Amino acid sequence: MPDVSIKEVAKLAGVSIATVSRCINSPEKVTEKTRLKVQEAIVATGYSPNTLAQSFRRGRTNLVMVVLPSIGDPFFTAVMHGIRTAAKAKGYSVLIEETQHNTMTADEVSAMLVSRQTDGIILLATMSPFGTEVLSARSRRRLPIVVGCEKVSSELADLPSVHIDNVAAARDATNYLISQGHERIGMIYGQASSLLTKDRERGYRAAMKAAKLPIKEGWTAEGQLSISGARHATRELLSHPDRLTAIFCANDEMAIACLHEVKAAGLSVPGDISVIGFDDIRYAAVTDPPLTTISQPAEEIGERVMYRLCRRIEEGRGNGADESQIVPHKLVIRQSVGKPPG
Amino acid sequence: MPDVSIKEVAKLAGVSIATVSRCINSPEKVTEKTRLKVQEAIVATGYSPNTLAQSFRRGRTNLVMVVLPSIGDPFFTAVMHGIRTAAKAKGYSVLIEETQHNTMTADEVSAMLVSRQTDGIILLATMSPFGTEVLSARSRRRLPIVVGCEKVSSELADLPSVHIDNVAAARDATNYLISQGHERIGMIYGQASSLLTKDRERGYRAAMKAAKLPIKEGWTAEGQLSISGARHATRELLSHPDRLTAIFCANDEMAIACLHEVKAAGLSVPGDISVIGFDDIRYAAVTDPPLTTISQPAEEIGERVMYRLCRRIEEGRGNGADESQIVPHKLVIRQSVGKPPG
DNA sequence: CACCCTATTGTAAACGTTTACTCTGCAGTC
DNA sequence: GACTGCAGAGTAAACGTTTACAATAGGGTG
Repeated sequence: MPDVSIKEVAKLAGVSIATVSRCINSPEKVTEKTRLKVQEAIVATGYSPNTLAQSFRRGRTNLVMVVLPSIGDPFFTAVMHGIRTAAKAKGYSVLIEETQHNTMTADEVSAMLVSRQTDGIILLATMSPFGTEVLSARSRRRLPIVVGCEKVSSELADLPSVHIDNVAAARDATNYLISQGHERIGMIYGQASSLLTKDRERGYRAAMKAAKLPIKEGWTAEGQLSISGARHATRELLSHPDRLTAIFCANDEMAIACLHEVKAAGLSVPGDISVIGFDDIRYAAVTDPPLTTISQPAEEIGERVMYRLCRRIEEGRGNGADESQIVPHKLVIRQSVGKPPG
Repeated sequence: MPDVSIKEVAKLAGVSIATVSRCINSPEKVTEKTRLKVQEAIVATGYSPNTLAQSFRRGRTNLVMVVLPSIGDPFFTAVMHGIRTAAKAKGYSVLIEETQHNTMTADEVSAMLVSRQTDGIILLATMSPFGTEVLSARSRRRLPIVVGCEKVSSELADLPSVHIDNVAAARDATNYLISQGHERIGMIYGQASSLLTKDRERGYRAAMKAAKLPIKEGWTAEGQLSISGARHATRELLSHPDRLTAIFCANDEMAIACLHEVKAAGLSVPGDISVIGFDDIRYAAVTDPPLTTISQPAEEIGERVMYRLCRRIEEGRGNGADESQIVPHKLVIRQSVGKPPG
């Protein structure tokens, strides 16, 4: 059976193709009688509209693109879940593009924007610097963009975003360690290039400063948001002569690796060293010891971001200033943080 | 600047739109001189072809859909990575559809097939039973489908697939436990509905039988491939009067949860109970103790599956018999398996 | 020089929708 | 009964590309 188009339906129902189209897209413009006749013809022929033709004609694909560092990170997976829920509700499909933690080249983003395969873009990791070509392409097309999980960088200041207050959250994490009596607290941050990392580091530094605690050379290390990166970073920190008593990891993935490496060095958690993470991914509850961490409402962030994008698409607003939404984070206390030794 | 179409380019270059199209798609049919002229006009206007129109005209979207249980599972993430690598090389984008471990209803698949115009589908988790509507839709459209990670179910017997020998791999895992002296070996399987689960259970049973070891009532439990499911299952197994000395988990995610639950019960791994997993996800190396498991070449599976799909798409072969490819698995020995106590 | 062949370019149709505009006919109003 | 208004249906154009076919030009051959 070859593909059946709107023509066959029209012929069978004895109406024009315009009427068939109207029956589907604006039934209120059509008599009940014709509507039924056409409906019958549709099922009889097994017709379903050619999405390609529709997209072409309407200039809409109902496809949005999500750009994120790595789909492998359970945190982003959770955000994606929220995005998908909202997308399904609004009739969109989502295309995922991974930057693999590399700063995305302007060319790549540009290429993505230009092939107007998508109606909008969600940026779950702003990669600075955005090339100017990208910005001009964006304004030219008025392509709706919404940022999630991260504050928007200065070049994209007019974009709406949804995220927690990363600075405050990192401060909370650090303060919790301080409240337990820790003074020599190290940090494993993500990627030097990422805003998110910078905010979390800023929160950590702010908390230390407020408590009048020093941060000495070598108390922080880059863990690249990955397991292997964090293992290296942990070994570095452990070899520091100052003997840190606590480590704040910028995400749980790194915290899990950190936990492992600390124990592999023959130290106990939290007996000798306390470890605190960030994100509250699902594995955090089953590490040994279970991980104390900052929880973000990942799914909620995803849903909100998607809904905002939809609004922008529907309003036809490519850009234009819009406020950012801050969602609440919370400290989840498990067992990887204790009093410092001695 | 409004969207620039092929017409503007043609006008600027002083040629017809057909020539512009040819310059782009089949440069060999065009004089070097015109080609340059047109090329110049293209950059001058900032033209880029309207993908929607192209898709419509060519009847091709360069979009493939991947259907998998959950993108959150690091194993599937790894497979996706391979798929993506191949897709990028071949110029395709991928759309991910999650079944969330629910058996997908025929209606849903059907809707997916019919509505979103994709050039092909990769099934990373066959959901039986496939409804007949789906099969007929498939044959009607000659939609290329390739199966990955799992043997194809009987209704889809004519589909190509790429996977490890799950039965043999599960047998290897079980045999390894047996070789360490274990006799009371339990298993946490995934979902009763999944073929993959059945194959792994079959391998386990085969190995036990070959070793003349019994599998008593209550030595196996369903863990639903999730952390929470596996925690429940583990508690069940631990409460069994037979006092199992080893547990084989059908995937690493469940093994991680199992590890946690065993230790939470005050038992040691592998001192009291040995645990073996399946998949070798990246967290497996940093659990406590590091997880002994079966490793699958996830990325390779992904790449192969995608390349086969491409071949099918390019050949215009919607279906037709094709052999399945078996890729090798291997046992990765870490520290979660030891001798049985006593 | 006429003719033919080929390489290159142009013309126009086609893909399947949506939609602005036109037309028809019917009901309501005076 | 003629006119107005309007709802419902039809006609045809348009979206941006690709491509079959026609046309043209230019060079080689007789």
